[in-house]
Amino acid sequence: MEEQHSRHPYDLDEETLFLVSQTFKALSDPTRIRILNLLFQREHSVNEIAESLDLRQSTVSHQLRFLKNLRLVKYRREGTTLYYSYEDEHVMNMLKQTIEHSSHS
Amino acid sequence: MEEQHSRHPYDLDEETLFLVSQTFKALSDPTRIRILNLLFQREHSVNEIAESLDLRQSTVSHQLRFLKNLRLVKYRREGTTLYYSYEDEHVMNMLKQTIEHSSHS
DNA sequence: TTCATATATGAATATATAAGCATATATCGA
DNA sequence: TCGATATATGCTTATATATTCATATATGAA
Repeated sequence: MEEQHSRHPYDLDEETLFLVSQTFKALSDPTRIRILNLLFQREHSVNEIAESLDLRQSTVSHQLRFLKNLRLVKYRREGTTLYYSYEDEHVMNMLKQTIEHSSHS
Repeated sequence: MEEQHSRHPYDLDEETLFLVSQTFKALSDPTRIRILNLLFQREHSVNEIAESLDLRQSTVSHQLRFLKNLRLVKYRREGTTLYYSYEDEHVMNMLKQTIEHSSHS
């Protein structure tokens, strides 16, 4: 049986809470931020990301999976190479705004 | 001596990266989201928050300290009671947008 | 089919962090 | 000063998570 939480009328339901927290969690890690920031410019392959940011291939791949699960990025295949690009405009706008908000403060 | 990272021209500097990640980290925890969501309405004392959200007083106090350090909340004192309210409009707008974006999807 | 390259994945580990308990501190009134 | 109430803090523990290594999988070319 599911545990019952009787929430305050102004409290959020569990599903919304989960979605919101996951979205912000995606943007809370420096490595993921750097990856998404790179994707502002243009699509990049996994290796390009790893080289540009000086990260291991497996690290990049793990983080891309995380972002893919949240539909924040997508990819297209060309031979053995996967080109990743961002998929969620709303989230990317938040990221851009917050970077600007933070960099000249 | 500080370690030198030579970053890609499109990469973010360390200070910005830290600020951005901290900001989103604040919004990545369900408890902190619920607290901030409550503060949309009006200021609340620590105990009011704890009761409304069915959380321990120490839990609320710990999280408020976190939010206070990032200047996302402020408080005013009235006797022994501290009334907390939000302080950062930009962050609260992001939160509100993302909640709306997530709740009817 | 075999090789080379690009990417993904599983397991292990180190670190970060949220929550809880117990207790300290602060303010006010008597 | 003492008691009551509100909040903060230190410590501990359980859990989550980022990274790494080693290896698996997938694609295309020879």
